[in-house]
Amino acid sequence: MSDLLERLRARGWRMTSQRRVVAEVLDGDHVHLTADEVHARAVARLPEISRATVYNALGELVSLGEVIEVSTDGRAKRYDPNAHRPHQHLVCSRCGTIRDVHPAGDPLTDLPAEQRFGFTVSAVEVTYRGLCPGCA
Amino acid sequence: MSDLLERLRARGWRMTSQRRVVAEVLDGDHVHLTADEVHARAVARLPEISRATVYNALGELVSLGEVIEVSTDGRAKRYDPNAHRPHQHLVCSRCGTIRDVHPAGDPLTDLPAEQRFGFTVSAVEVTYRGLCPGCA
DNA sequence: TCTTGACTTGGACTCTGTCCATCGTAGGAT
DNA sequence: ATCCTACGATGGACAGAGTCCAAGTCAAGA
Ligand SMILES: [Mn+2]
Ligand SMILES: [Mn+2]
Ligand SMILES: [Zn+2]
Ligand SMILES: [Zn+2]
Repeated sequence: MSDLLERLRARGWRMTSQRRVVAEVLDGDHVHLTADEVHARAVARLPEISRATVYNALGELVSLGEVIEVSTDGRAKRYDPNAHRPHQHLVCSRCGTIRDVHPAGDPLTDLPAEQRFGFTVSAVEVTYRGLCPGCA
Repeated sequence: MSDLLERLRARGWRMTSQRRVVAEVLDGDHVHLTADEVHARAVARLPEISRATVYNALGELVSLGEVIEVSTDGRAKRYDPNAHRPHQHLVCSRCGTIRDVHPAGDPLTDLPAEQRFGFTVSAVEVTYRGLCPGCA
């Protein structure tokens, strides 16, 4: 699913050079970059792009459902372009490496009705933590 | 499970008036307070306690395993004294209310071996999101 | 009571993110 | 191809959350 630019254009997203560069940086399925990392990579292609613009573009991509915000460490949020296939994250507690994982079954069904306290539950985020092969 | 002060003293935690107040604020099982909320409540009992001291004490309680850090919203971390019974969280997307929940089974077993990529997986955090009865 | 290492303090500092007035431009209209 | 203008970009100020540090204070063992 690498036609991010196409989809954005088709949805009437006004295409500026800045937005194009941000989308290109995120294109591909296995990155989980912070806003400042996105900015750094964007600057390599378009030196004048500002931090505010990167934040704006990321916020819009999230609103459009093309990118997911992930916060696994209580520090900077990470931006995940793998928004079209539901998945969870496996995080190394030492080096911070993040892997996409696909648990068996729907994690939502693990929460029995009597544990929902009248809530309308619509989403679930799961973060598995441990040590990666390199850090173990 | 309200003998937090006792356990801390038994473990040789040097007991200052500041630390006592922080522990007292957290004592009880159903709070999920931010550091600044803990500070505000602590100030009510000990007006001169500083923010830095609250952060220090909270960090130590976390290290001691007596309090859990929870970050459900990418903003301020919350401190949860319910550290002795594993549980997960159900969060209202509108008002931010947090409830402790106990899903069926061990969420760790949902992650098959072939999805662990050589990681030693030791913990899992699950956040269920939806609307609480008042916000629905 | 004395001593001392551990704890507390407030303010400066860092990191992450938001806001805003002003300037620039993408893309429809002509 | 050129013009218009509403929408987007910019950078710098600002805000929220948390960390760090040098100096002062105190809990608790001797
Ligand atoms: Mn991902
Ligand atoms: Mn809890
Ligand atoms: Zn690692
Ligand atoms: Zn609510």
